[in-house]
Amino acid sequence: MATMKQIADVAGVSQATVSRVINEGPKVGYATRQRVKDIIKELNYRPNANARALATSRSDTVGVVVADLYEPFFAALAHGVDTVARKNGTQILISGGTIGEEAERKAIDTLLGHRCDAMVVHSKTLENEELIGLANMVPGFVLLNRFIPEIAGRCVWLDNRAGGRLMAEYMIRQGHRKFAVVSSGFPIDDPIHRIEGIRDALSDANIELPDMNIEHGAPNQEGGEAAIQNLMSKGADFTAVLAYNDAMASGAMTMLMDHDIEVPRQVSVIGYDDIILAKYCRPKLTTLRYPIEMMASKATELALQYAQGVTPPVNETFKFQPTVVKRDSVARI
Amino acid sequence: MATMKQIADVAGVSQATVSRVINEGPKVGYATRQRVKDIIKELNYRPNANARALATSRSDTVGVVVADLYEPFFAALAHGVDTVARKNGTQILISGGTIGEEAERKAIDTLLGHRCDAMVVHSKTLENEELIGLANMVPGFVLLNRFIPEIAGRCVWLDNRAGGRLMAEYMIRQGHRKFAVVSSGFPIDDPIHRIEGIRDALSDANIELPDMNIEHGAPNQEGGEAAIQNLMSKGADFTAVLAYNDAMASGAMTMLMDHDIEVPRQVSVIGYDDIILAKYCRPKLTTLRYPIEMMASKATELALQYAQGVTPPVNETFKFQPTVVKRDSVARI
DNA sequence: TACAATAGGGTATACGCTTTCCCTATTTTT
DNA sequence: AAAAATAGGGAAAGCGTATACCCTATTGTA
Repeated sequence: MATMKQIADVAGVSQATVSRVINEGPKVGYATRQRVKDIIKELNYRPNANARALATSRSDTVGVVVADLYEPFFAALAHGVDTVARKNGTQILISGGTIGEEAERKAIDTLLGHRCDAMVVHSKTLENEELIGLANMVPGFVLLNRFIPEIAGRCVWLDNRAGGRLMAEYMIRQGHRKFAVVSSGFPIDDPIHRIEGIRDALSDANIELPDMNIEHGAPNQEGGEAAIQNLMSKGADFTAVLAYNDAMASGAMTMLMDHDIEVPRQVSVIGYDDIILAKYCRPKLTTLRYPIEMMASKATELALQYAQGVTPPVNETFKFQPTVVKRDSVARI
Repeated sequence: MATMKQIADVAGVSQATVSRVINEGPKVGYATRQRVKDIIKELNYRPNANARALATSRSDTVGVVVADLYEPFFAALAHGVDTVARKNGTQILISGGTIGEEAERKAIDTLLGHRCDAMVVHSKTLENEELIGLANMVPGFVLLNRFIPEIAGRCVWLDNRAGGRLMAEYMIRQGHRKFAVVSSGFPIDDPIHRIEGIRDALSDANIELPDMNIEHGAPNQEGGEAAIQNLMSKGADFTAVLAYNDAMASGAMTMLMDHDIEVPRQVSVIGYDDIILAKYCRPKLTTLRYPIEMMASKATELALQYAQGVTPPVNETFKFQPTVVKRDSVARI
């Protein structure tokens, strides 16, 4: 591919002039500018982004750390970042892999190596301390779906405890009194917070939640199916299932219906996340909306601002609230 | 962030030595190597990928052009690329946006600017000519979901005509004789090829497909719903619906059921793509599997090989075949 | 013992760009 | 008409790496 020097030679100008043309800089006459532009077109020249990044120490890329693009949740996240990034004329660099300390560290390292101006990081397993260190090192570092008090201004997160409360309260309002919880067995905070919220609501309403009615499993459809199977084997008694996410909820519904239990007439099910499948499964899933795309966009805006040295009002906080999306998987009892 | 020079100064060695340590090069004694490594850890040094790319003219990134990460189809594509890229120690750089000539050109341009070693490009609207030019310019350029004879070795694609035939033949084998087609109105080749395949199968079986029974719409759930509505308004007579993709199929099923038409007892529906929702909707969708993730992985492997100057056997071709995935939305009649 | 070979490391240049400083006409101001 | 300002552009110094080439001890060989 052509270089700036070649363009300059052909145009009979200096490299500096070509650079000025490309960056819409001053000090170039109209005629020269046009000539250079023509030659650039003709030679199909594309400025080398790496060289430019080196010279300016800005890369015009925002890095994203996600666990797994295949999951709609992360795809929505990436999409939210992409939308804002594109609007600002920057590219996104995706790094990630499976959940896990070493994998997350490596993903972040890669983005550091690329000197991304901004970084939107979804990290569940790294220690607070390490993330604080990173935030202090990289101006444009923003955490998504996690709250660390010391770097509150860099955290865009969902109030999971409120979410847990919300889903339980909604079910209570529908007349339910016998609950089962289908939670995730992954060693991260989210399921814990959600269950805390559920317990808050239940104890406010003087409803008991037997330990036996809580099942942990993989946060996917199979996990949801297995959880229901376990509950039924144990002879658990419930009319409402609170699931950790939509995939588990869908699995739960499937397994209930396979046992000839009608959803929602006999047992109601509520999910969490409102990923795309919630609209597609039957019955359509009532769930909590996790506005991940909006949050990812917000995080990206924030990261880009920080990267430019702009500091948003200190006491602004970026906590988002889940909301109930009513569809067809919950019935009044 | 620290630079190589700083590491060298602290360690009391030359920059070259640090470089050798980092790249596991020769000519460094054991003791020195260890000392440098320690200092690198201590100072939290990360080699600047941009500088490295500039010096080596290899970027260790594979670029991906997709239309919209939010669609599960593209998410699966990105995932397929990511899997292979990660295995090769490279990052993926995602570029894209909406479908459209200018957007696609711009996305590719960006990747060119970053000097991605390999590029996996999903382009539907650019002209053959332009893509051929790009392929000749960039060794690691591979097209996904498109076939251009002149650069056959760079194309990984699905036989859409065979797919159309397949879905029609399957329905015919189930005893169906009255068909409706719910196709996409987007100005790309895929829907055309699929309909060609459908016509092939139908004419082989001496079945007529009235023009009136073909509807075009947006390739999403709403488009599918609208298409069915239109068909019913026109009083079209059919027992089998062949949809352009799963989202349209799902919309079609919803609308049929809203009209108290049982699926599949009264009308059977078949989709295309086998994206995740096919498993989640009710009844579970019978569809054609579009092995996009596998194809994306293949494309990435290919792109990386080409980028390294390896040329696969010339006469190898990368045409993939869709297959029928039987679930619950088609009934024998 | 004299010599070549090798291990271990330094020097310096190139990669493609941006940007600061400098220079020369030309135009504007006084 | 002389001085000052400005427009238009060039030269060169980095940015942080990789690497080809050079140099010096030490070891191995005849």
